[in-house]
Amino acid sequence: MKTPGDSDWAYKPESSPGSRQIQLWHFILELLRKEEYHDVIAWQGDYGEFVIKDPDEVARLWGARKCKPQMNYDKLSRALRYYYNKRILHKTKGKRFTYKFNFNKLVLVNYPFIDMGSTGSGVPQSAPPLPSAAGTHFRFPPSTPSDMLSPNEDLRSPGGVFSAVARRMARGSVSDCSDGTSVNSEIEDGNGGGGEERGGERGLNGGGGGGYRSMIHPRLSHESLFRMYGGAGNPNAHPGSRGPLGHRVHPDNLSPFPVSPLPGPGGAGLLAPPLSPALSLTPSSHLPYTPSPSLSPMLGSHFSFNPEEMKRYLQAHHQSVYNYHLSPRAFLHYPNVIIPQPHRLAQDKRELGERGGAERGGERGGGGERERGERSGLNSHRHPSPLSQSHSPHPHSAHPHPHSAHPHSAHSHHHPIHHPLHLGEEPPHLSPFKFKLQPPPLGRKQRDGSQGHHPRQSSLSSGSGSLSSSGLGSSLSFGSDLSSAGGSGLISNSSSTGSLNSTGLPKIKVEPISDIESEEEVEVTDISDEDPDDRGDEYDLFSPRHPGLTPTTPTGPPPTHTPTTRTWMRMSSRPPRPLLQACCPSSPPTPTADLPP
DNA sequence: AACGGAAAAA
DNA sequence: TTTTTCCGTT
Repeated sequence: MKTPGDSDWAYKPESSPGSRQIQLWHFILELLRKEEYHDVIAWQGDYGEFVIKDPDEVARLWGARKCKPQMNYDKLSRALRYYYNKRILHKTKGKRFTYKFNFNKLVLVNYPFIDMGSTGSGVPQSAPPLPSAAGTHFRFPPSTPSDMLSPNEDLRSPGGVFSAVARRMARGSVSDCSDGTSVNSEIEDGNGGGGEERGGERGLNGGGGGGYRSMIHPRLSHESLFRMYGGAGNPNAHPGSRGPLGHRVHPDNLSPFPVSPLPGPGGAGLLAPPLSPALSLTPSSHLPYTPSPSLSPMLGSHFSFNPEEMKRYLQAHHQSVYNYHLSPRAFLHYPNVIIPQPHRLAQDKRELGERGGAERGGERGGGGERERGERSGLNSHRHPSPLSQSHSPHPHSAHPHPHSAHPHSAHSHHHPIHHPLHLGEEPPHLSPFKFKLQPPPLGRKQRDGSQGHHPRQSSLSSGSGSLSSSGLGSSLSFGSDLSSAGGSGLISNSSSTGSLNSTGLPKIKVEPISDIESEEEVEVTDISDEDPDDRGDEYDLFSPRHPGLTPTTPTGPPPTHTPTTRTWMRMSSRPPRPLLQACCPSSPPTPTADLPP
């Protein structure tokens, strides 16, 4: 029995089974936020919609991160498909390699603020949802007309819902597959280009102010927030300076979403009070109070969180804030969350140019090698580090390049190079509490009993678990709403970390509200029958309905597509690509370079 | 290309 | 639990 307070599973510390390391969707988000990977994967289309421009590459990266060299898009996509039921993502039908995050439910548990920072480079509208705080609650801006369709937009939550996405992923999320050597995943930092090493670039923000939009989670206390944001930590984080060491010390960086909408009109003006602290997120730990004005108000005013919990949490995390495993379904509704300010930028620019398909010429045919050249050009053209830029007062000031703007992009290859940075250590902190809820989608007809059995031969046996704890993660969670009727839905959590059984989870499961389904294209794949709980949540928080805001969404996201066709998939196993093999097997050979030729 | 069952792996 | 792997189907 679990009383309603214990969301057992909601808690899973890292040790728990469920909390393994990084989750795919998190990883995707991470890639999306980095410009370096924009050639590979980028936001496009409606909010939350992204297209995998280079499936093969994405798979490779993912495989690298998980130490699964055999990863390919087919497999990766299978994993993505599992998210459908969890509602973390949907497939955008009709567009190849295009999926859409359901930020609707995505909530950031730990850090509910959303910020996006990355350069503003072009962020398509699809980028991340920005919080618009028009009123009290913050929601994501309407995305597309279709979203607006949602019938039930109101969240049922009485108080209001707040859903935000948290940001920040560890940049260095790289874990280490191997033991000590870090293999860097490819994603490490993003910088890309400009520098060669991205060692410490974390510079998050320095300045402040950039335009992040942030939200605060109701549960967070000021302190916690400050800590998070505050950063005290990196004094040196200069944008440009990449320290040779240090690397990854900090964590968070920006939101998962790469986009930064804000650059708009007044630059930071919109969010005038965006929290500066947010920018600096260094987890350094204690930061004195330096709450930015903006924050303070909010914090103080509305949330009631238990300090103790927070403390525990903080302790656990220490500074690191990341926890990668978020739970897919957790979410909380936050009754009164106020946003610091303003309204979002109404329409950012919706240029989305999308690169159409011409981008990469298709070189990857599969068989050959894929060398990813560097895309340094992209970044290099300017920003020293993405991170930092965001914080800067006007990061992107001049560069509007949406996506396609890159000159070289057209040229061809620009694969990101992954630089060596090893992230070194990852603080293994676990999080004492995570709010994770994830009701199993099951229920479906599944298992009938007889039928399927595929005795497949087991082929490999990898064996070794290299999981160790990685620890980072942010905790975002997608949730279905659990507001139980009262809206109180938070997750209480207690502490049973080890046990989570799903058997009972009535706690959070929520409801049957009416579900609408959702989005235009999204059909629900399953939820029809049995899972009451699932279905209800399809709403997009970010969706629409914003009176004040204009949804200028033109609806159509243009041409997002362009998938170059690639053929390989399926079991083809990967052709000759030794790329990252260094991972798991304890062979940490080239630490630096990511891909050993 | 995408879907999803199933079993296995981690 | 989530992800990986394999594979038949659409």
